[in-house]
Amino acid sequence: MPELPEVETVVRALDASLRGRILLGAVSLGKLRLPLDAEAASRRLGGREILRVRRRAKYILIDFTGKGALLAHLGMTGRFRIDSAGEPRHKHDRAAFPLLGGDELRYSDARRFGFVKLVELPEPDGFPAELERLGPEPLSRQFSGRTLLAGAAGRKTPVKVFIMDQWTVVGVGNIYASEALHAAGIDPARPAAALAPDEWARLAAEIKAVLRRAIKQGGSTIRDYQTLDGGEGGFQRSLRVYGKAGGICPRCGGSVKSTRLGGRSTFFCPDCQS
DNA sequence: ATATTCCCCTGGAAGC
DNA sequence: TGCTTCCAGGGGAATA
Repeated sequence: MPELPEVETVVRALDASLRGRILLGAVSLGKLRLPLDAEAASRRLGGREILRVRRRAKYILIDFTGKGALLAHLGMTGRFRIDSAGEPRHKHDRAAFPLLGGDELRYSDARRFGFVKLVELPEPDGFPAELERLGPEPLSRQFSGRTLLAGAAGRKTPVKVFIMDQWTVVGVGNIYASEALHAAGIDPARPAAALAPDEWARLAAEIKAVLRRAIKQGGSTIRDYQTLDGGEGGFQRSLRVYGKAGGICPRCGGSVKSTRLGGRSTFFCPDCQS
């Protein structure tokens, strides 16, 4: 379940491996959430050099010379690998991109919630139209307690649902929302509009802190997430409440509970989150 | 307008 | 052993 730290980890590895390489074409190997027009992608990007790989929210952008780019989202089970072209394809490989020199960039996705598609950028460093309406990056200066406070006015949706909304702030998924709210000592079910300014400041700071720590550990592997080389992240060992219903709260010794908010399982400690 | 529910899809775990 | 049921959840669409 890739959230921002997992996507960031994948992006850094992809950038290191792909920068400077020449894409030869694109092959679609199965249906995804959005279709890959392999013929158009091959025409548009074949023979072009990969300039860099970058991230916006949980999206991955592979930039080429010119304004054509590949936009990808890992959904729940998406993975990139770089295999030698002769290696047999994996059962869940959904797209393949042969590279000059014999390797092949492969996108694999058991549950097909993700996608890779061809997009056009308005300018070489810009973002495609479908990413225009996203909220601020949580690790940027544009994101702070004040951002959250302003957006929460009049919102009675639970604070956890609110911070997972990509309009509020991007990249915070189910795992890190629970973790950040626990670290900030805030009950995830409270209506967003009910939080005080100092609580928003604390929450914004904890969102940044938990995401930064998770990036340092290469993300969290709960069940599906893999790094580019097939390895696991390390932050799952540092999780304090996510997936720990019935366990002991590391802050206050209380008992971690689980509930559902916005259709998602939510973990919190009723004794120190209020 | 916001809030809630449902759906996409598959594999793994749990229950019987 | 093998079958059924439940669950994971990003994101968008449909519904209230």
